[in-house]
Amino acid sequence: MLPIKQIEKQLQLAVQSVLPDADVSSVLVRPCDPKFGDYQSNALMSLAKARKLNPRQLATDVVARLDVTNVCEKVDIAGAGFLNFRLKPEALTQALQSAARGEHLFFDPAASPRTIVIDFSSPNVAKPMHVGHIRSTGIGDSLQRVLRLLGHRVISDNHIGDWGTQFGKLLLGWKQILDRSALDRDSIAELERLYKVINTECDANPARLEEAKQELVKLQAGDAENIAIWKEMIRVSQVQFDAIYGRLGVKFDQALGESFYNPWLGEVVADLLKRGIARESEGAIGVFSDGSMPPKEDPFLVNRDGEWVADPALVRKSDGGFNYMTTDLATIDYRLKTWSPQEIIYVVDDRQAPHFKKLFLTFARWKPDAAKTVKLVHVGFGKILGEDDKPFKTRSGDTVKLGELLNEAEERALKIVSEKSPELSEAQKKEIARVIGLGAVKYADLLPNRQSDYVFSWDKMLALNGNTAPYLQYAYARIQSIFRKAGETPNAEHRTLNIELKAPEEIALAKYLLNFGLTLEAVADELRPNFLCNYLYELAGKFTSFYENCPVLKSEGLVRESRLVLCDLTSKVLKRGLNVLGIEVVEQM
RNA sequence: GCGUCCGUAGCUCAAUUGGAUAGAGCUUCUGACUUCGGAUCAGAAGGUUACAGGUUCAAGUCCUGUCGGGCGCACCA
Repeated sequence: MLPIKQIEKQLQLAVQSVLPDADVSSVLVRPCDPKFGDYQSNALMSLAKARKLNPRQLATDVVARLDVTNVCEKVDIAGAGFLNFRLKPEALTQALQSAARGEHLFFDPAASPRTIVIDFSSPNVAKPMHVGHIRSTGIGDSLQRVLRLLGHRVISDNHIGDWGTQFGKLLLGWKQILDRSALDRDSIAELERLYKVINTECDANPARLEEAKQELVKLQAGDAENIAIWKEMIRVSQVQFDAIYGRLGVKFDQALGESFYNPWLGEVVADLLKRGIARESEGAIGVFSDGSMPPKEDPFLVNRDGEWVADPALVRKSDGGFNYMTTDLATIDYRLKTWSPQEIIYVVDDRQAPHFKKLFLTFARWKPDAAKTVKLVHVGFGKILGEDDKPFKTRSGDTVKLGELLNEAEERALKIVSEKSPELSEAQKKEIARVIGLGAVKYADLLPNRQSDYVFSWDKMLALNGNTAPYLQYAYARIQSIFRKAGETPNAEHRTLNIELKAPEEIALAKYLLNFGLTLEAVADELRPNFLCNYLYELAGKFTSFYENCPVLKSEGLVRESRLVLCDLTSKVLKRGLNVLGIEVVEQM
C-alpha cells in the first residue's frame, strides 16, 4: 500500500475514535506544496466547523491518537487546522523498491470495481468523420483506458448514427443520382454529395421533400430494396470508421447503432403513454413537466416573454416517426438489462446538455426502480476553435475532415523529425512522425479543461517546449538513450535494488512518482483526463531537472544504481500515463 | 427574451471543485560544461482572477447584481 493511503487510513481511524459519529469517507489526504510537507489534510477544519469545535483543538486531539510513525515524521498542525505530513526517507525508498521489483506502478486497483458503460464517438453513417469527433473519441477513449487500468469493468459502446430522417434523402439520392465510379473511388464523399444535393432540392421544393419522406417510410416499414441500400451505406461507412479508429488506436466493445433499438421504440412510447408520463400535443407525443421542481430548474419548461411554457421531450413526431429521445430511452433500458452497470457515461458535446437533462429525468420517471441502480452522467466538452476564435474550419470554410487532419499532423511531424534527426532512416522517421503527430493532436485535445473551448494550433501542439506530447515523448526518449548507453535496463531479478536518494532533484522526482495513482483516481472520479496531462508534464519537468543536475552514467556504485532505478520508473510511468491517454512513445526521436 | 457555460499575466491555458504566497508555456531580457540527446535547463519581468456587493477561519472557485462573450431554446441527432 502506498504511504499516502496508509496515512489516510490511519487518519480516518484516528478521527473515528475522536468523533465516533463522523463520516470518515470525506477525510482525505492529498499531495501538497513541498514547503508545507509532502501530504496534507484539510478535513478536520470542515469537521470542526460542522460541530462548532475549535479546529486546532480537534487537530491536536486527532494527532494524539494518530499513529503514522512507520511512514511519516512528526505530524504538523498548521494554519487554521491543516495537518501536514512529511514522508520518512525509508518509506519513500521502500515504495520505489517495490515498484522496481514490479509489484506495482504507484497505483492500486479500485477497492470496489464498478461496471461502467461508456458511450462515445458516435459518428454518423454516410458522413465523413470531422474534427468534432476528436473530442468525444479522444476523451472517451482515455476515460475507458483509465477506468480499465483501475480495474473497473468497462463496456465501451459506439452509438453510431445509422438511423433517422437523413436516410430518406440519402435513399432518394442513391436511387436517382448515384455515381457508381465515384462511390468506388471515395464512397463517403459520394454519399455526402448525394445528401447535399437532395437536401438543397428539398429546401427549395416541398414535393421533393415529400419524396424523401416516402423513402424513409419505406425503409422503416422494412422495404427490401431500401433496407439493402441502407445496409450498403452502413458497410461503406464502417470501412471509413475502422480506418480512422485503427489509426487512432481506439477500440470499442460494442457498436450498437441507433437502428439496433428500432424494434423497441413503439413499445417505449406506448408504455410512456400508458403510465401517463407522455401525452399527445399538436399531433406529436411528448413528455411534459410534472411540476415537481421550480420552473427555473425544470428542463421541460422554457420562458418566453416572461411566461413559462412547455418545452417537452418529444418521443414521437407528428408524422409518426420516432426521434433520438426515444432511441436514447430504449438504449438506457437495454444497457441496464444487458450489463447492469452502476454508471453510464455519455461523452457528448456540451450543447446537448439540455437533452441529457431531459433524458435522465424522463428515464427516472419511466423506470424509477431501475433508475436508482445507475448513475447517468453526461461528460460534456467545448468546441475546437480556429486561430480566429471562430469554429475550426478549412481556409475554404468547410469542416475539417478527421482523416485529413491526421495526415497533416503526420506530415508536419515528419518535417520536424527530418530537420532534427537527419541521421535516421526514412522508415524510422516516418514511424516517429506518425507517433509524434498523432500524439500531439490527441494531447492538445485532452490538455484543456474539457468544458471550455480551445484554440487549435499546430505550432503549439507540435512544440518541444511547453505542455505538449512531444515534450513528454522527448523525456521518454532521453531515458531510453541512457539505457542504450548503459547497455542495461534495471531488471527486477538481477538488481540489488538498494536505493539511496540525496540530491533534492532525486527526492523531488521520487516523491512525485508516488502521486501517479492519485492522479489516475482523480481522473476516474472527475472524468477529466487533463489532470493526467498536467501530472505527466510536471513529472517530465521534474525528470529533466534531475537529468540536468544528477549525472547517471558518470556516477558510480549505489548512486548510479539508484539513479538508474529512478530513470526506469520514470520512463514506465511516462509510458503508462501516455498509454492511458491513447498516446504512444518512441525509443528515439 | 429565457436558460446555460464562460471571463485568470501581452498571447494560449492550469489551479485535483472552498484551502495556505494564483501556476506553466509562448513572447521579452540574462545566463549554462565542446551535453548521460542544446528538440534541453536555470534566472528575471509580467496579476485588484471583468466589475460591485455578500457568505466564513479561508473565495479564481459558493450566493446576488452589473458589464462582455459562446452555445441552446419541441417534431435533426
